[in-house]
Amino acid sequence: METKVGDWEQKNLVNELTRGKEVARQLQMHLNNGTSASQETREYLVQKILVSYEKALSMLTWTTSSPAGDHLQPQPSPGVSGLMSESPPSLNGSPRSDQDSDRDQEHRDYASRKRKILPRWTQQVRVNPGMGLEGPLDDGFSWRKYGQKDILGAKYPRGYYRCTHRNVQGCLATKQVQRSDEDPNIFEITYRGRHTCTQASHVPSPILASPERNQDQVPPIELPHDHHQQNNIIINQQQITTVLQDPYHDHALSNFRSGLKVVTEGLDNRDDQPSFFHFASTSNVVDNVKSEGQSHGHSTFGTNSTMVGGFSPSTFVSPATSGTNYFSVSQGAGNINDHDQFGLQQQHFHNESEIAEIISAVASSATGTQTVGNYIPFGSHGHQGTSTGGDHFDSNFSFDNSGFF
DNA sequence: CATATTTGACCGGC
DNA sequence: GCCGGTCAAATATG
Repeated sequence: METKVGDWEQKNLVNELTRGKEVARQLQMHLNNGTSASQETREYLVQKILVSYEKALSMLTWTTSSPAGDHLQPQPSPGVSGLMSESPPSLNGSPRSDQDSDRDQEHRDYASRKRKILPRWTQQVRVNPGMGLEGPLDDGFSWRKYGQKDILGAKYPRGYYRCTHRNVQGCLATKQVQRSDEDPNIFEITYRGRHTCTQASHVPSPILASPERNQDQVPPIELPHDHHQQNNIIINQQQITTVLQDPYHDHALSNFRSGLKVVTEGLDNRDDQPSFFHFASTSNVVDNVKSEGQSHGHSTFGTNSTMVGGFSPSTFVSPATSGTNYFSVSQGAGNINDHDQFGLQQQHFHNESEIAEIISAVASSATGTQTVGNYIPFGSHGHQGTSTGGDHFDSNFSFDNSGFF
């Protein structure tokens, strides 16, 4: 079953990266030439690059094993062999062993187990103002929203999405989208699990695609300039439907160009904490956590990207080097889908192994601080929007969308 | 009519 | 008991 990491994975990885590299090169040419390519073309290229990165990342997080010749050896793999992933720290020394009793319920068990095992990585996506974010963003995969909940301490609700093909193909990939409280333009997207569905492997069609579906194309873009060698930037978009709408601040579009900075942060922790980014000079919030660094490689992807498990407090922001990178997204704007562009940054990966599952305590500590923001969930339909959880806490802001007034 | 969201309830871990 | 994550019924949308 799935446990083996095949070579093919590696092969695919290399393949994917190579492809991305090629495309990037093409794009570079076009950019240098100035106008040789139309925007659509550029967009398309970017899209391809992104797709390649995505896939590659997925493969990595999923398996790990040894990288081929490139440089990546980030994560250990989960159940496979080595694994040290990131999260195993034992929090305060607490023993992790826990007994798991058996959770009898099959699927519950399964579910929980799966949760522990699946690789996890987070990306931050920045949306540029002016775009219509409302739409579904896509990262090339189709997602179905299955829940929304407010997180303690965070102002915006977190949206839960799973692959549409889950039932059919058994694709376990899921993602969580959380909007940053401070910048409504930033969304933190945490992916878990890799897509096993077929669709994942396809590359979206070129620009012409029919408009009917919204899921296929990916409009956004961004370009990384890597200076060093690898920064990885990945762009994803997602459907943040609910999460997205936030009118309260609405910026009208201001410009397209955007300089994105990469934010770094550290983060980590278990499943639930929302911690994330801070701009470079700020450090803060993040919790304390222990610093254990386990194995983290630096080279992985970018500068900071990998921190796995043990986060060190200082990591977050990396000082000079990684701290801030600016990417310019130049995009003009119009694109294929007419949507928006995002800039995004990638940040961390997490891998979890069974062992690691415990990490938890930490989270709470930091807490609090960050989050706050406002957001209002809502759909357009009219129900109340609060968070799903229902537990309590509701926010009642009823606002409607700003769509039109 | 089929599919995608919404949203409260439920579950399991701490 | 709290909290985050998921399920599933109800609803909305195309």
